[in-house]
Amino acid sequence: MRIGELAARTGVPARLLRYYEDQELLAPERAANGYRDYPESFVDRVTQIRGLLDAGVPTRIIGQILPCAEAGTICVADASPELIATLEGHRAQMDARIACLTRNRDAVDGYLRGLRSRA
Amino acid sequence: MRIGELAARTGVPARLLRYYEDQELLAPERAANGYRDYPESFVDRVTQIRGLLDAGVPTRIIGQILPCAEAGTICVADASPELIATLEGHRAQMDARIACLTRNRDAVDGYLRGLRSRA
DNA sequence: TTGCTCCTCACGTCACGTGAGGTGGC
DNA sequence: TTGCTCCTCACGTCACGTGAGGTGGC
Repeated sequence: MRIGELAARTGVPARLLRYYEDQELLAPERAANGYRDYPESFVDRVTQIRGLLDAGVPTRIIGQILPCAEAGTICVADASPELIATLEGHRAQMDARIACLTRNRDAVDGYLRGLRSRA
Repeated sequence: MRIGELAARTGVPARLLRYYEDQELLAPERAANGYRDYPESFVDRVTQIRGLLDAGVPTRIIGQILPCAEAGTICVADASPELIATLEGHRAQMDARIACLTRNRDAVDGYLRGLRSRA
């Protein structure tokens, strides 16, 4: 599919799809006219990338995680202790973020209830 | 307290405390020597700011939310319908982010389990 | 004086947003 | 031709990180 369809199906702007390609997270084929051509599987891949970015994982690390995901969590070759430590750090950060987000969603909820009760 | 103590107690780098001041989210007093002087209450305030930023709320909106928080969710004066709509949008985004983060934490967990089982 | 903290520029970075100007295909 | 999508620069933005160079207080 072309970039517009992938953007529509993932909700990720075309500009970002090009950016992720720059960061070497995506490598679509090119049609004769130069248009990017994405396989079906990139819908999931882009969703994966977005999720990890939202989790605060930088593109550099995502590039190291994605090959594992592709292989279905069978990933041995380049599992340096540094990468493992980095991932454990990110997982801990994600736990903290989830807790923090939950608290703040409830807080924003509180503001909204306060605002509405006076409206 | 001075900036170093506030940084230590909140875990937020001094550089960011100055940045939040630039963005008009904090307005500490100044001592005679020019050093910033923060009241106790700023520990909670900074935690609040960090939480909202982590939630994806931009500083501009946080500046509009904080007065509500200070007043203890009694906030009427400047509750424009636009702000309410913006906050409702952010709350929805936070819900989505929490779900997304949870999925990805579990995914990273899966990678780590996969890596460790081969180590 | 030494060593610590604080100060103000000010430039770099990372994940974006937003045009400008041009091309390809129904 | 019109209208849509695609392309490549390329500059702007927002929340930061990271020094440079200097000052204040025990």
